[in-house]
Amino acid sequence: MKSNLYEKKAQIFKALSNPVRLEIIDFLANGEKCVCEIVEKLNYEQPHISKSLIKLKEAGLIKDRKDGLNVYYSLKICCMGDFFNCLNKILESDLKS
Amino acid sequence: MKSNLYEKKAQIFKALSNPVRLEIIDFLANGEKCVCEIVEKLNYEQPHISKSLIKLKEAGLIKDRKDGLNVYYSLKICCMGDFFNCLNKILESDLKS
DNA sequence: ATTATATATTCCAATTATGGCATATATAGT
DNA sequence: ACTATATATGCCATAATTGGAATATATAAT
Repeated sequence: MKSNLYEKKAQIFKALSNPVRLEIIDFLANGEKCVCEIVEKLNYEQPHISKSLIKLKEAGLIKDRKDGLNVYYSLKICCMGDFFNCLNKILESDLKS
Repeated sequence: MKSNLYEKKAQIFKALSNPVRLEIIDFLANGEKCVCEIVEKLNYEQPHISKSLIKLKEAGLIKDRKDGLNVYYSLKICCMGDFFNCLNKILESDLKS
């Protein structure tokens, strides 16, 4: 169904449409991190970070791995680099115009 | 400011986080269209389309050009193709897993 | 078994998005 | 000037998102 595809795409963009979640993705670009590391790095309550991670995971952007008490999250997307390079181009061209 | 950059990026993603707006972008990929063409193509009220277009424009994703009574909108981003190819990869890998 | 620690879930108030409807504005033609 | 047409704006009810605070769950260590 075509409309479903647009819905699915919209969901991905929605997951990315929040500064905290974008910052998480940026941090995960350095490699797999556990929730506590992300909480420590960003300045938000742990429940908020947890919810953000779950939203990113539901969108298919990150994956998790449990190890003892810790849950490690990492990027699931190979092309995230291109993705964000494009975004930077948009932002640059926006500043010029 | 770093936080501002995340905010700005989030705004772009927010503009893309809606099926109607994604469908508009898809349609504009075929080239410049006036509002009336977009209204005709998609099945939404004209005011809603107008508001969607303005949101996309504010995010810096499309631009407009006035000609008589008509306003023509077109994609402002060169790398939209890569952008959406990446998205499709995400969706495919999501279906597999 | 008890305690400590990491993460997830629930609940909530405040804000923001959605999309329809009515209306306003702007331009073109007569 | 008047009318028609294209687009934008304002208003509104409903729904979704945000992020904090409290609490629950799960695992590890003693």
